Parts: sequence; structure tokens; C-alpha cells
Amino acid sequence: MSTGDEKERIEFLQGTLDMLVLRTLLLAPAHGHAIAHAIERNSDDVLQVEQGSLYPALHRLIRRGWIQAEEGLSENNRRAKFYRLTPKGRDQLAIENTRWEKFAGAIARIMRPAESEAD
Amino acid sequence: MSTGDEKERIEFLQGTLDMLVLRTLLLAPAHGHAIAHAIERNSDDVLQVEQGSLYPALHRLIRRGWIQAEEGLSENNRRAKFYRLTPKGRDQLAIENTRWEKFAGAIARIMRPAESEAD
DNA sequence: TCATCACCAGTAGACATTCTAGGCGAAGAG
DNA sequence: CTCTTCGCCTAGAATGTCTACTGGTGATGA
Repeated sequence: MSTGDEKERIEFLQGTLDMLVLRTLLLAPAHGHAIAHAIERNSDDVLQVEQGSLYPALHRLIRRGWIQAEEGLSENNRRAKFYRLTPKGRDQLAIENTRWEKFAGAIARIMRPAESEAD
Repeated sequence: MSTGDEKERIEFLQGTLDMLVLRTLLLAPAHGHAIAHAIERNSDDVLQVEQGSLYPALHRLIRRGWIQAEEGLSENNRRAKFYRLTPKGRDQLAIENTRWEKFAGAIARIMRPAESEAD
């Protein structure tokens, strides 16, 4: 996953993709393409999900029992794998969400006092 | 860098350590140990900086010209390398700060509607 | 004086995740 | 029939972190 700046494509934030995928599947089952597009759209195109990151992530999530795949037909009448959140996946999403907020909060505490505390 | 939960040590957020180090050195030059402790303290011990992550990061930052090292004596009268932010490093910090906020904002947009939009 | 501890710097190797850069099969359009 | 688009997938490289060390040197106290 990278951010979508003009040309400053940055590799960023290892480990958040799983959370984002789980979050997306909380709304409804979806196939790979749709998941990627949903994440991109919902982030106002700040995040870009590469296929080479997405599919390994999906398989990882399956291995861990957090999602499951079902064969189906896409909106465009093509064969597609629909991924669905499992109960374990739902729990995991809650865990990762908490963890993220804790982490982001910690970063904020370090970065924030910049203006006032600078010596 | 990992979060400091009781036993759920998580590997988290590749790439943020550099930003945190730069931010810490914005306040004042410091040696490795001091940088690590400052990050841990300022994050209320949520973040833990491992030496095996810190020193490679420091050397990386030097290679990129964002910080520079000077030999000196620590508060405990021990030989230590004091790392100082360079002008380039200051610019870089601004870049990374912006990037982080953009990224965290994007994550938030995806994660937020959880409560209201859940089907 | 000698042992021990805390402080400070550093490295090697494993590991996980991401990215680049492809490939492949099938539906639909012309 | 050909071309494009959709959807799934993988190999290999790059990156950054973690675990688990090594090593040197002040300070402390027996």
C-alpha cells in the first residue's frame, strides 16, 4: 500500500493493510478488486492498494481464519472470489482498531508538542 | 519499535521510527539511549524503541544527511555520540509529518464510519 | 585492587510486509 | 477473431524491524 501523492509514492505503514481489508469486509463481502477500490475511494484516493500487496494479504487473512472465500460471480458477470469476514475476523478487527488508535495516539503525543515545546 | 502492552508486543509501523527520531532531535541533540528513552517517555510508554532498530535507523538517517553525529560525553560521564538534526533533516521532518497526518487521516476516514455504517 | 553493574554503541540473521513487474483465463465489444 | 477489461495470482527484490548477541568503559563497593 502506498499513498497517492503525485509522484512521491511512499511505502508506508506495514501492517495496516490487513486492518483496512477487515474493515472493508465488515460492511459486506467483496472480491479483491472491489476491496481495493473501496479502500482507495474511502480514503479519498490517498491510499493505493497494489495487487501484489492485496492478494498476499488476503491469503494471509484466510490462513489466520479471519476471512473466508467463496466462489461467485461479480457485478460484471465474471468469476470472482468473494471474501467474507469470519467471527474471528470481527474480533481481530476490534483488536487492530484499538491497537491502531493507541499507536496513532502515541505518535501524536510525540509529534504534537512541536510548536509549544521547542526549545 | 513495538507497542508496550503487557505481552502483546506487536511489530508495528515500519517507517515511523525515523520520523520520531527526527522529531526528538528537533528539541535538542541527544545520544542513542537518550533518544530511545525520550520516545518511550513522551509516548507514555506505549512505544518501545529497541536498540536493534534504533541504531540502524540512526545510521540510515546519517547516510541520508538528515542528522549528524558528534562525539561527546553523556550526563553520566560516558563516551556517547550526540546526534544533531541537520537543516535537511528539519525539512525531512516536515515532509514526514505532513505525510503522516495525511496517512493517519486516510486511515481514520476508512475506520471511522464503523459505528454508524455497520450493516 | 578487583568484581560487578549500568550505560552506550553496535552487528548479524531472521522475519514480515510491501512493491515491481509480470502471467493467465474468461467475458464482452467491435 | 481480436482486443480490452476484469479478476486472480506469483516471483523476486527491497526495506525496516526484532531478537540476541558482542564489546568497551565509568562508577561503585567490598
